[in-house]
Amino acid sequence: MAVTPLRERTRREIEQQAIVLFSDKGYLATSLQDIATAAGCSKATVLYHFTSKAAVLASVLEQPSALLAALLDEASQLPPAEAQERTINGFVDLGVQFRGLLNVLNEVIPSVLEIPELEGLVAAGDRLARLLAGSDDPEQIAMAEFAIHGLLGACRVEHLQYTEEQLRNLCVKATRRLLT
Amino acid sequence: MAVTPLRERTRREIEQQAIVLFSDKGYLATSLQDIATAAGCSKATVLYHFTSKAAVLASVLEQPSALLAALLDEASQLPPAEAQERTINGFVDLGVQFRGLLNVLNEVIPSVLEIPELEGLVAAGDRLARLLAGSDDPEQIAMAEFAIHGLLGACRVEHLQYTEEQLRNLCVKATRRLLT
DNA sequence: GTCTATACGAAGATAGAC
DNA sequence: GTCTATCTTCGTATAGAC
Repeated sequence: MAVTPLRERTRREIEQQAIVLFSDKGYLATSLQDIATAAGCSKATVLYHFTSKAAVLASVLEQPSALLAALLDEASQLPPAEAQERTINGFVDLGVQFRGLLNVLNEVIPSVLEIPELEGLVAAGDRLARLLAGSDDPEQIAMAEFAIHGLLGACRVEHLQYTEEQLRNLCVKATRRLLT
Repeated sequence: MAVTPLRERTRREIEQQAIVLFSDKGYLATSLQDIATAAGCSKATVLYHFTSKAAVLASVLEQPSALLAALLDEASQLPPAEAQERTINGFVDLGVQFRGLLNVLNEVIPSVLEIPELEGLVAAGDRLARLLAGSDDPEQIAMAEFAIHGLLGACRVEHLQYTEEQLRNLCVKATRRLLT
């Protein structure tokens, strides 16, 4: 148990290489052959460990998804005002931390409904908007969604010209302006 | 001249069907075969009129691109304060009018640098951010970019639940909050 | 000039040998 | 568990009918 079983080694290597390639070239521009070559195995081996290319993506997004879900669960149990505060800071932190993968997220959103493995993320997006909004006012929720898209776009495009700290401050400031 | 030449009929039909398909399923999920079938011709005919799939996209985006460029040219010649005002309203109008295609734009952005036909749009994005910002302050420009991404996302995701008027008001309000 | 027919390489995915 | 071989469909290219 202390030692990684052999059966998991290849799978992990595939996932790690996929993270690098997806962050670098994007999901669609990365082929199964690219992943296989980087991981030192064949295309068929990738599809043995993951049932499809979308399944590789889902696996790559598993950790950030879980962290987002945990944040939402935690914030849900706070009083409304604190919940909004916690959600803003936590979401910006997640966005900055996983900015390489946000690139991928944005890329895939248009067809996200056709990737069953990513349904959980869609649902999380709805919960996130409601918590950010801090109320059930439709306009406030729309502002929250505007903020989410702004953040995804900002982290994607500018992840090279700003430090993590600058990006975090910018996103928090913009989100507050939208939700006040 | 009053009558549409035959040579243009097929081309127009292809473009119209491409707009519908791109708006509905997205660019990447639409194949040349889909376009050809919808237009009532063969794949090769599509590629006779347009040199590649990317060229079809470029043609589809030609009108909104031209309108955006015209808006930026017009706003550039106004004094700073009016320029910002004009750019906000004009850009929101364009976003709402072509919201079906914004879907496509978002989808293609990650790899936009690899589609030569779309270089003009990238440059326009930079000009747009500077005009929206109304100054050369980097933070203000970052806010403008945040607003652009928010708008693209909002128009894309919510283009079914809101009327054009509601969407326009929402986007103007959000953009003002970010840029004030 | 306008189109159909056909072919090529690469993609995601599956079947079966080892 | 990993491979090779194979299937289908994609985007693209070209030859040639009308």
